[in-house]
Amino acid sequence: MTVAKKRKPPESPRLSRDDWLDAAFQAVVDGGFDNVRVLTLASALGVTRGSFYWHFVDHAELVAALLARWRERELATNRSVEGHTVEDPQQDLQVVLEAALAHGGAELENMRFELALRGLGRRDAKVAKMLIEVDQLRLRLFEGKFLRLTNDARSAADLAALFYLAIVGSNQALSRPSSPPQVKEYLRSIITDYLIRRHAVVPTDDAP
Amino acid sequence: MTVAKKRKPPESPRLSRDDWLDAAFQAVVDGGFDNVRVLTLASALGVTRGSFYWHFVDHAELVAALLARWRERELATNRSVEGHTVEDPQQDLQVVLEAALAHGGAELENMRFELALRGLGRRDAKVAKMLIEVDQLRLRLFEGKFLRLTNDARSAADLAALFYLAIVGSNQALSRPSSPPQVKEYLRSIITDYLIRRHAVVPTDDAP
DNA sequence: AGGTTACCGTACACTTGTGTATTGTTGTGT
DNA sequence: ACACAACAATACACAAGTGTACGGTAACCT
Repeated sequence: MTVAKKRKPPESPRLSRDDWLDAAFQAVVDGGFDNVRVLTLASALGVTRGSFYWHFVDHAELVAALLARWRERELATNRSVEGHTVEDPQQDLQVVLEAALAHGGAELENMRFELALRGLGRRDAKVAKMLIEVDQLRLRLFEGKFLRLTNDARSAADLAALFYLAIVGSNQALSRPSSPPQVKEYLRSIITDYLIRRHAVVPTDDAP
Repeated sequence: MTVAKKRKPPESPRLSRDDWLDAAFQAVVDGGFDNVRVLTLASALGVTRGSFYWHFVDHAELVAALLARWRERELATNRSVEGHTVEDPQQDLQVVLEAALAHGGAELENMRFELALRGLGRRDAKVAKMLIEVDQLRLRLFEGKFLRLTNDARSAADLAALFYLAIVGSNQALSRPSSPPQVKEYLRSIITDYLIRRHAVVPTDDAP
């Protein structure tokens, strides 16, 4: 069997720094950043706070590390999405829109984390700055995809902003928690109907 | 001079229940619902907590009253907007979109309050329900206005949802706090360009 | 085998928050 | 003028949270 030199089994007796970060992430997901408290995390992890202050000097350091981890992952997925481009521009756009509209499972947690993050960004300038950074990255991504469809820079920028903001909004409004994501399905249909069918004056050469 | 029978001067020596609600509103605006603390409000109002517990039995009652007041006002403005309809359908839509995109002054505070409210709604089912109630009211309003333009129910519903969600999203993403509202101006331009100019197959009879 | 190192528990000091009880103070009607 | 109600201060009890110091235990290296 594999030697498992360093920690990786999720139910290890001793905890790692990442275990605390995971717990903090979960706390943010279902209660916002004001819900990440050392005591709560400790009891959720089955240890006392003595452990925490060995891994982190501070409560602030925990939050900072959590933010940094989120940013890194976000930048990474952005780069990764920019990597594989589907040849069909229409399908290429669909892929990225679908990814942005994803809801269930881990994506739900990521969505809730991001919403909590935006809440924090309203109180913390550095967080706000970080959010703008990734928002603009994603917007550029959208723009690029739309540009392959319309071939008009102005239209692409407009449509990208419109749909990106609508997707962000759909995470916020009109969506009951833990119910079939009606609003997202709705947006999905708008995307296919309005965009692909009506607007696309795309120089496609493989349409049926 | 006016007799000022009952309290109204903002710098009255004694406080009213509404003064506490106003202070709580302000606390929510610049710190979220976790920021409304009796001690903080008291010192902001220049009194001690002894006053608070005369006006409210509880911290919970304060929050509940604040929510109720917001809901009432929201329903009222909705009714009021539905009241005056401009004859020109295009201008009629513009008016309500402009109102939704308003940003400066008191509208900024209302926006921030609503965002905090949505944060609370993620933890409190009753708040979530209330938010869906007013979201749907506003959506219907949008739908009605769009319907006067397109005369197509499906299109009107789609456009209303798309733009409403985009507006909600624009309160959240890509907007630095306390800077010229670039994103909103952007959305505004999209509205005029895309909607009014391109989509409108409106049966207008008074166009120049 | 024994000693470090890594991790965790425990106990204490401190801060900030709520809520209650009780005692002032001030305004207003008659 | 003075009584009573409306409002506010003070003092206390309590809970929950952070941070620190230190003592205990388990894993691993040699």
